[in-house]
Amino acid sequence: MEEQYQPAEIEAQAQQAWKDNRSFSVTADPEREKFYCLAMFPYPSGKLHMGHVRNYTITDVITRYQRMQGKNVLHPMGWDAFGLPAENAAIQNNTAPAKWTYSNIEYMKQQLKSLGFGFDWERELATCKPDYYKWEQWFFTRLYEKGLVYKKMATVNWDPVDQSVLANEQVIDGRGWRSGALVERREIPQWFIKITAYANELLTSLDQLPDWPEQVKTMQKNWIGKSKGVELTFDLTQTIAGVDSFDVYTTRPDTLMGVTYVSLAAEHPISLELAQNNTELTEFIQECKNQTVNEADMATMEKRGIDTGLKAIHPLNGQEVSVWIANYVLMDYGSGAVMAVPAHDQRDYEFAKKYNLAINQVIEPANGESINLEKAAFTEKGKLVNSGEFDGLNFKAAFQAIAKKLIDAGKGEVKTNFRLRDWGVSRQRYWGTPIPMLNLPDGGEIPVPLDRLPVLLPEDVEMDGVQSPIKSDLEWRKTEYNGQPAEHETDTFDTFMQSSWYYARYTCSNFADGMLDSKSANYWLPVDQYVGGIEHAILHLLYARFFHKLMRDEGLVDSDEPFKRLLCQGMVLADSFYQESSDGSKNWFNPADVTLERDDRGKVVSASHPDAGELQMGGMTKMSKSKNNGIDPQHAVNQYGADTVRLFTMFTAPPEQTLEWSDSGVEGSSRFLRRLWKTVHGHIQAGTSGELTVESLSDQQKDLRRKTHATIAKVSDDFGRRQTFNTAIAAVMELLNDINKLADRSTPFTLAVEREALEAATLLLAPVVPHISRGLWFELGHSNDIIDAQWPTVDETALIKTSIELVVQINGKVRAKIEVAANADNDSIIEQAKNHPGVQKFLQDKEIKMCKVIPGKLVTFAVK
RNA sequence: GCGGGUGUGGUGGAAUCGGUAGACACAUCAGACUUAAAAUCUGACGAAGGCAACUUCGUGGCGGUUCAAGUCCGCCCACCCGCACCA
Repeated sequence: MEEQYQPAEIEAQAQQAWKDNRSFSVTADPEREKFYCLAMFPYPSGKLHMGHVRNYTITDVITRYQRMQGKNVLHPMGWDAFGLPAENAAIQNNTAPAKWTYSNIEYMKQQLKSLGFGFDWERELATCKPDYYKWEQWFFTRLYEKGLVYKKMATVNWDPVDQSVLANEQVIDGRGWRSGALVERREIPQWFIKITAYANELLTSLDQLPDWPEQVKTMQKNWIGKSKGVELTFDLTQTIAGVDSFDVYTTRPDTLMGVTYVSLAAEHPISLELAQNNTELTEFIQECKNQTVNEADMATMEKRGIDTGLKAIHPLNGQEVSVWIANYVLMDYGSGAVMAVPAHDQRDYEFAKKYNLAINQVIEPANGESINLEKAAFTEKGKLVNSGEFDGLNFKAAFQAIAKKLIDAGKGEVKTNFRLRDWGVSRQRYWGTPIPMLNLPDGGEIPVPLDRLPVLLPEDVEMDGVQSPIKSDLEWRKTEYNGQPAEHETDTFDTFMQSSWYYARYTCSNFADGMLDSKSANYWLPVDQYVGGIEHAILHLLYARFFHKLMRDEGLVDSDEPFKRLLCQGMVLADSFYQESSDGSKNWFNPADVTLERDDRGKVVSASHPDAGELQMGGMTKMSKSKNNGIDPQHAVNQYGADTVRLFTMFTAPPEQTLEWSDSGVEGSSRFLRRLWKTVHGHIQAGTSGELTVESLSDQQKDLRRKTHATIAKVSDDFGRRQTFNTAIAAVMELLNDINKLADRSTPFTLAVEREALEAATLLLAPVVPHISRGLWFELGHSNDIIDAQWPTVDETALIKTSIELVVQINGKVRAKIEVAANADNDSIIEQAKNHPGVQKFLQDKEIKMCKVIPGKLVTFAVK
């Protein structure tokens, strides 16, 4: 055995062996228990970043752990290859998006291999390949035939200079990122998928997911936003746009008697009609229509409105209320009109204060407390007042009574509403899946039949930065249908479409006869463990759940949900450093080039750069180009080896929290692996181990055996149930510390105890640091690769203790520690505690009010 | 604004079901080895007081429940993530 740990050599050997043996290629085998472990696939942006390394290390650890449990484990990898960055890079580098994407894939694939991840590369897929998107196109045509997709006008960001549609990300402070022109809103026809038809199931089946983080389920619930309310009708005192009434939806019908005005959305038909002969209204509506489409900005912007002069009749008390148009009313939610109760809704309250509208209290706190409507609205539920016949009712009774009265009068109905909107999937961009529809000269459209799929996206194109090449190429769209001329749709799909079903395609990546090979799909699905960033908690995960249900209803899969267990990993952060220029702009320096100064306590006090001198510290922030604090994983792998990088990312923080990169932390991980290597080397040098006979162990040897088996138990639980890899690794570190402290190498018999401990440590670490573990496993005399070794089992008898330590608490404070026999009864334990001098001191002249033994933990006294 | 989360030594973090706060590391300091440095090994390491034994305080802030609170409850503060065309 080499005396020194040589990561480069060991890692190259291991990776070559896994490749040669196709170690991670798997096939469906109904005889064996399967485990499908999946990481969110990467966008091929150019090179791996630390977030990828963290993500795939987590799935690789789980994959290897489950494999050592004897399961048939699928761990695939592929590329989310369509998207905006390829177009931007293509313009910048004067290349085609396809070429740029494929070369990124090649490079990143090599990087993934150098980290030793056990992927089944034979199932690799890229979403930009026709054999993938063909089936996405087919599936869309199926949804069309089932009535689950439709076309409607929808708003986009329009850059009037570049004459192109912009993504929200490309709008900066209301201007196009390239042209700098003020962005306009524009209505264009777009395709939608009816996710709202599945809203209720998407909500209720969250209950089938006990192994999803509670926070993600809560976020999805709130996003779907089911509410029970009343839709009611306000009659107008005049007819306008051919109508003499409009509907509003409210979840608080109990406040109905407090309505003092109503508001319409700018796009409401009544608003549009009024605008035709009122310039003031037209201008206001135009302003509203040009404001942001982004919900966060919408919520924080100044609330404004304009009185239309129209009057509506309150459906219960018959009074006239004024009709306003307000910039915060959404046409897409409910009916595009809201009733306003300033006394009991904060937004209405602020609006009413601003425009001097009446604020009428109709709810008072149920507990009789007084409220101050001069300061803020009272938005909690309570008891009705000033509401005539409904006075004194609570929320529930008032809801029922008022709803009944409206229903009886033919003025309303109880209705369930969802916040969730249908999914707009049209994008006016090139690098995406062409939408498989044919536009007919008469204005209608029909889906492209299966035998003409895929609708191919041309890859050899030039990007001019403005128009999509398939939009500017008038020839591309030309086709025919039944001998009549027709045109291909030139919009492409939202890239979320591809990421909504890739997990299922991995089960049969090369299947040519359909979207999915149901036999494979139903063997492997659902995914047993899915891992990815928390930023996907809502959109991607909701769309994928939706797609799974669509595929189920198409008969392609049996299950209801795609991902059984979910882990959302945290971001990777690094220190950031900058110098401020005279114009106030910041010049950022990469942490790899920065030297730190510390004070006596080790606290960092200053930072400097060899050329630039003293730097300002920008703190720990997300690794990003803008702050130049990205750490190149490849550099770290080259310097320390893949195992060290993997160990560091798993040890330094629990997977769900942010991970702070630290060079000295990486050094520490490397040091641990060297110590492990050295210990095994020393053990082997000491000679051949004998047979382990439990009966003749010394106390010290028993302690080491107990530690070995306690560690096996702890690590198994941390990997399998808790998924706290950091504490698992800490436990093995403790074991190695104990080995170095307690092991006795004097006889073959005592060597056997050390060997058991070292083999356990090697096996327990194998999922995290597979290369060094493989090397050590062979050195310890095994002939099979450790990837197929069996996970160690706990010898319960090794855990038994004859005496245990208990803590003695008095009034909650620790006052002593006592050693008691493991089988001692409570009375004798209390007696022993009372006799302890450190305890007596605190019991003297005191009355014992309570005394209790918490088995295995402590004895507690309450005294006065 | 709305929804979700996080906050513990100089630092990353541990404490799994209300029961010993600070495991395991990093940094720092001291010692050993060395001509020297690196590497390695050993030890100290929350704060205050004390020669010491030990005592008091201490988990973002304020209050509460309990024999006992980092953990439960209420209010508040700071930071992070998402908000439907970034992926």
